[in-house]
Amino acid sequence: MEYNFKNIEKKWQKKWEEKKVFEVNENSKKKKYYVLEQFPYPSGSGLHVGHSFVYTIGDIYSRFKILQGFNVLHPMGYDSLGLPAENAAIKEGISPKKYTNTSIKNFIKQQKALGLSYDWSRLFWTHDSEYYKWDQWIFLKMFEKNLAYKKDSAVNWCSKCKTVLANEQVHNGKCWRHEDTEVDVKHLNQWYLKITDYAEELANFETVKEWPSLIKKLQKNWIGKSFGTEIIFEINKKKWPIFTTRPDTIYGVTFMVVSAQHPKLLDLVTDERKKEVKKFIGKLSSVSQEDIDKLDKEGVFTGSYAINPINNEKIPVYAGNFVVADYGSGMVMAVPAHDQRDFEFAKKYDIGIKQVIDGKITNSKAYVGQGNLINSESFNGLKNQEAIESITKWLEEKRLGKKTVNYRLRDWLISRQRYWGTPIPIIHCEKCGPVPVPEQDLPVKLPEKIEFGKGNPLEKAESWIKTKCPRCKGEAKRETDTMDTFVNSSWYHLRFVDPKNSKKIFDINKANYWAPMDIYIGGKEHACMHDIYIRFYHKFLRDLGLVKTDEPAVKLFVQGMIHGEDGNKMSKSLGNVVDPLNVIKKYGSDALRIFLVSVASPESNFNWSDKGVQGTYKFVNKVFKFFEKVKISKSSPKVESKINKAIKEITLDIENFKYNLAIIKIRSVLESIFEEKTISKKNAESFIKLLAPFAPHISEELWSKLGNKNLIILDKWPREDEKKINDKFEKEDEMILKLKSDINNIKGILNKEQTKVYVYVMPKEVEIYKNIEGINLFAVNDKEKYDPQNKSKKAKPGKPGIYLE
RNA sequence: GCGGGGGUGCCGGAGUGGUCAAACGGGCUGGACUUAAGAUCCAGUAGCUUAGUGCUUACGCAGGUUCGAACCCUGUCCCCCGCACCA
Repeated sequence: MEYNFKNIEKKWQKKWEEKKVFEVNENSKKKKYYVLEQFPYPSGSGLHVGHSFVYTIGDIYSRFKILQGFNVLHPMGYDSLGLPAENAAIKEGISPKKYTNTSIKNFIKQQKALGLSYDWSRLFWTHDSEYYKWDQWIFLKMFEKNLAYKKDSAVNWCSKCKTVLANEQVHNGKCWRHEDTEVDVKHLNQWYLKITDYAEELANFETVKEWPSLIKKLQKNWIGKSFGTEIIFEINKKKWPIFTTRPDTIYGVTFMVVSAQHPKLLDLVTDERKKEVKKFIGKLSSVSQEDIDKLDKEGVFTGSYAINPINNEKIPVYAGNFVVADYGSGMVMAVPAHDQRDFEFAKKYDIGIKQVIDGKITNSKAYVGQGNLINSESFNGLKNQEAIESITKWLEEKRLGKKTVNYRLRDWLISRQRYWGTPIPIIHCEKCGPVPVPEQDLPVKLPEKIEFGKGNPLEKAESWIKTKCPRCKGEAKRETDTMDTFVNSSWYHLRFVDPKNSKKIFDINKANYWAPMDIYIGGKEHACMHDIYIRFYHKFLRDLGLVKTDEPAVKLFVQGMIHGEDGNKMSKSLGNVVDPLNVIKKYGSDALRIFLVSVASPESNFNWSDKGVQGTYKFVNKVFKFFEKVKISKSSPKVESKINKAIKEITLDIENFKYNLAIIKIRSVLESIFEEKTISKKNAESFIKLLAPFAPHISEELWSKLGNKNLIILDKWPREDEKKINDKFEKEDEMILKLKSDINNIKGILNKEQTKVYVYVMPKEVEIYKNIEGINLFAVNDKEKYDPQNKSKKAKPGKPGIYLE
């Protein structure tokens, strides 16, 4: 019979669905296991093969764990709020909701074609108000705890997205969605989440030991914890704390620089300097972000002076373009002798340079190395490393400073001036200020009737905006900003444990049963965005008492990228995008799945190859063919050994995500058992099971053909029988291969048609070689043997003598 | 500048101290089958050498440790990626 993958795949997908084999609950005696792939953003162009790759990786693991006897939660949902949907909808002239729903339907169809083991009963999408209601609920909890707040600041604005962006969404001064669009700086009043309150905990990677070191390093870098000293300088009788990692150079401070974007900058500017400073600020705001990055260090004197607490020296305060407004206190103490940036600034504006560490300062370079202190009064002679300690101690005693820690991480700007996002549940009342929407009034639903045009459509939805203040019942207006799409995905892993709950965000007991995810699979690009946000939210929900674990996921698996056949990133413009549905149509989902994980290890990048899929297709066919012809009765000891060894090794390979190696071993087993006439039922079943996580459809088919009434996925993962593994068989195989290759070799050398092959072996080895076709086999001690050139003398154990004629 | 990853055959990619001229896949060459193509099967695919052998050269480059290195150490070149004026 032909291997008809189309019928086979449909048939078993239907069976799985009918029997609800992937639907799970908490009332199981089995141990729980939670597998999740990062849910997709449903776009109109549908799934591409990169998606298929991620889901296949997760699915193989999930099925493997099911077979191993775990109670496996493997859900799927859609991250459906966000800008691309809104933009695409506008372009097509339909509502974002309609656009999104269509996309989701399409995604589901494609995912089902892949045969993924999802518990579809838990499906949800984030644009469902029953979902984003809980985004709003979390926001209110954060608001209550002062973790959600609104502030004025310089923010990144993308002119294409027509909204502000979080720090994490600016890559190289460009928008993360628009590589060609520089972000502009605007001063706006925006909502933030105080993720920095969790910076300390997020910078601790002990709790995510099993995450890839790459991700941990990227996050560490991003969070940027640095130890230093906060020193209080006095300016115009007001105290200004300054963060520095080099308090040892405090005697070398010759000026201060406050960020040109600092909200309190103008407070520092004297009347006579106002004009100059404003001119400077104006100049900065008229150039693009990229140009600012390229600019020299520039600044302008504010007219104010600071008092250096260590020696009461009067120091001029400048406003500068190179100081970051929201790092530390937005002002630095400048030590031109020992910091290159300060050095350049001082040279440019002709400010004094005072050396306080012994070392060589040149005409163009500050001395930033180690050394002993000079020009530092009672601290002279100290090694600068020691001076960091002692000067900090001195300041602490005088209450002029303290040891402190600073983070590069900024608070998360979540305001977006767009429609297709979760409305921020705040009502602005002239009398009461910003008032949270009462919990019972949630969700604040997105209005359906809106007009797209210029700016945020919500701002023009007047009947939606107009409301009553929950506090004073007076006239009030709704907040029109929506939340960043990353908010929705920051806690979805917990909603999956109880997705239909309309009373609570989720049931605590269910969360504590399933959380944390045992394995979370996704892309590297989220290292400093989603992968940090989800940790932050999880910790916040923990602090609300809703979940006990500190981290969302025990293990994070980062998959590689699939590039086009030409080696380029898949993109429409290059025309190298591969649609998984087309592949499935041609070769079936089993062949696709195997191909995706067999080219390289799942964490590395690889190129799509049509030939490659053809190759795996042939392999699947061969499996089918083998079971068509083999008789189920007994296995030879060799087959027993091969199968049992494969079970042992493949179990480990899958456990460690070495899918590619597992496939190689399965192939090699098939190769070595292919010529067998019979095989035991047990061995046959084990082989099929080893294949089952990778090629679930054909496995079910072959399993049922063996007469099994249950589903293979509901059966048990095989266990090796160590006693049956015998390396003797491997060696014998090698001996036979070697003999064959020797014969070929000799044939090649003789370069003539040799038709008769005589082989002389040790009497004990006759058994091993007796089944080789096309040879005349003799034991060396056989007196009747034909051996005109006395080649039997060359025979040694494991190495027969050969004569050709 | 700081941080990370990597350089293996025609290609993708295994391999982290001996069993490596290097798994597996792809490509290519030759052969079998076929009217032919495809599929399938067999053989070959660093060089020289040889009745099944032996030798040489090979894992970016140059050294070192070791009885022994693709694998450990040092230096060096190249590629990719992340952060980038964070005080």
